[in-house]
Amino acid sequence: MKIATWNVNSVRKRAGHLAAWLKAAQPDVVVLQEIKAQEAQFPRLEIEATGYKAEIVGQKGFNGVALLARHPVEITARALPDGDGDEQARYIEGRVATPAGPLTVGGIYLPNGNPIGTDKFAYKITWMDRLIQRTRQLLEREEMFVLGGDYNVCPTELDVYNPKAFANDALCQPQSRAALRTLLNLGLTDAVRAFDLDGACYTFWDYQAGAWAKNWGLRIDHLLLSPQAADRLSAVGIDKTERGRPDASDHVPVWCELEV
DNA sequence: ATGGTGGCGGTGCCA
Repeated sequence: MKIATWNVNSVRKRAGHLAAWLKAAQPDVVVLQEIKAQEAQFPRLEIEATGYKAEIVGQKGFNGVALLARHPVEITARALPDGDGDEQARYIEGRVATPAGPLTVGGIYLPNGNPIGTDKFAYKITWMDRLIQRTRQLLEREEMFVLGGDYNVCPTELDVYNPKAFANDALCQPQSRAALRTLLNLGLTDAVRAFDLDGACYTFWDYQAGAWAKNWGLRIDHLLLSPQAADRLSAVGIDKTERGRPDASDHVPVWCELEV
């Protein structure tokens, strides 16, 4: 099973790139972030022609997530628990069958949280608490799951091209990193770090200031695996070449393979 | 360099 995550920065602008990448990469399940579309605006014909069924949690203009799969999927959640009126489309979760038992895949678009010291940052931390709560529920099943997405958190200084420049950024705040560590310390495995302990495995390069050409990147897109999934982890990759294409998203796909 | 780039929607907001 190949599981992937990709923040596409508008699925309508990136439908051609996405369809080509699906054909080339052949993932089994993909979670998308920042589709910036309502469900009716999703380019369903173009994407589903590649052999994938798309499940959408849409929103007008901003945010929006989707789960694509070439196997039957049971959607198990379209939001995190305790939303309390939260209308932002940032979570989708589905369950697929595998020879090794059910696999749950969660798609996450974690709030950016900038600027710090505002209600946007408070919303980010609250959202992370809700993700931790959902993760505790999933862990009780003692099954395979993968929580993939744009976490908008650089786990350590190693994940930032210039840590000093990001000292006051929400993506690098001690509070953001502590919440991510709390999530990991529940027993999850960061798939990229399971294979590369000290490399600069960036997944995002800003559009501004020629960041891609200068490799001014961040590692903010992650695949976090339950113990049952981590036991079957056989490969991990970051499809950096996607960032070099004309009209690219500012994020690239991250994927892992589970031996099932 | 109080900029820079990109998407949405049709104006500033968000990243």
